[in-house]
Amino acid sequence: MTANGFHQHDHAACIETVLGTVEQACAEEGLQLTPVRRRTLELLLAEHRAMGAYEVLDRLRDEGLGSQPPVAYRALDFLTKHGFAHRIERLNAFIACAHPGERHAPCFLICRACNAVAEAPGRPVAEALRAAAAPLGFVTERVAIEAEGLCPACAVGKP
Amino acid sequence: MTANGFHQHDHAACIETVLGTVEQACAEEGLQLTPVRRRTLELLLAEHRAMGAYEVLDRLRDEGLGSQPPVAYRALDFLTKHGFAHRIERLNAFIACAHPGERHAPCFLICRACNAVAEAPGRPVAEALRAAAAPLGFVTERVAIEAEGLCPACAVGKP
DNA sequence: GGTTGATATGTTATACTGTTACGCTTATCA
DNA sequence: TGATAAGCGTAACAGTATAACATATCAACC
Ligand SMILES: [Zn+2]
Ligand SMILES: [Zn+2]
Ligand SMILES: [Zn+2]
Ligand SMILES: [Zn+2]
Repeated sequence: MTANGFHQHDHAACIETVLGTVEQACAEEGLQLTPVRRRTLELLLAEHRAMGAYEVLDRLRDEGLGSQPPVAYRALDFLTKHGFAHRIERLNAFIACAHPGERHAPCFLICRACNAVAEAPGRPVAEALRAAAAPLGFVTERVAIEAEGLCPACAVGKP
Repeated sequence: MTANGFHQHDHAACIETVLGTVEQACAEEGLQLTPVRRRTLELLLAEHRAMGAYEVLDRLRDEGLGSQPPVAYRALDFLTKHGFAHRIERLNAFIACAHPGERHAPCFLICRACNAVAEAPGRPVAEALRAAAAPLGFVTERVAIEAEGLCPACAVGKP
């Protein structure tokens, strides 16, 4: 998928592509994409922005798929653990991965005006971070790289 | 200050240096380093790790400096707003700035074993992030760059 | 002196985010 | 088929953060 959350694109196709990739990955790795997990992923995929766990839970509850926080957190844990979703630390919220399957160091751009979130190529940034950490003797295991600002649409004419 | 939280150093001097710098900065910029704010900074400075707002609040309460959450959050907001402390998004916690006064793009190394947090030179990382964001038309305003792993002390012999 | 406005603090209540614990059901596999 | 593991339902609770409003302090001004 080359689309990103900041630009117009065939979003239905965008969703289908990701869902198909995730289904295939689950089949290959023997992971159970249960109804709750699948629906949670669909909810995240529906919009290119991060959703809070309780926002997800509200939707799941409306659909009779679970009513208590652990239901949502378990599904989100599953998705993030296997790289099908990411947690945005700055927002305490979650977003569907735009490139499931590809091994990638995620790096997120958060629009403070419209709340859209896009993934940017993060490899060079993560490498720079590792390089900055190494001289201190720090062994980097995971990175969280997030930028806050304005997406192209919101940047025009806004302060 | 060249000391970082991962290595032995004269910590008393380390605290004094930062406090002095912050006092001077406040005097120059007309900022009020009130008792609550000053004490909050001292609490953060006491350890090279991030403290939660409620942990700060507990200490303040013990000392009769405030008993309700907003007291701690206001002090922490003041400190972070003016660059005297930083928020660690991944931990929902706060740490004293190791280089107050210097304009720097912070970049944090979090030890998952001992909870120590060190600042690493973040300029190259922030630049890499901006460079990754620009092609998408994103206007970067703030960055949060955090690495989780093991500090030198905890890395020896631990899995 | 008294008024005004700006800044900081005190306090209550509430909203939002996340986890523990326990019991039940379902999938998996020998 | 029976054992084991994985997933789900639910209740209770723990941790993080803010809204809203009252009070205090202090300097500038009349
Ligand atoms: Zn899309
Ligand atoms: Zn936007
Ligand atoms: Zn020190
Ligand atoms: Zn450590």
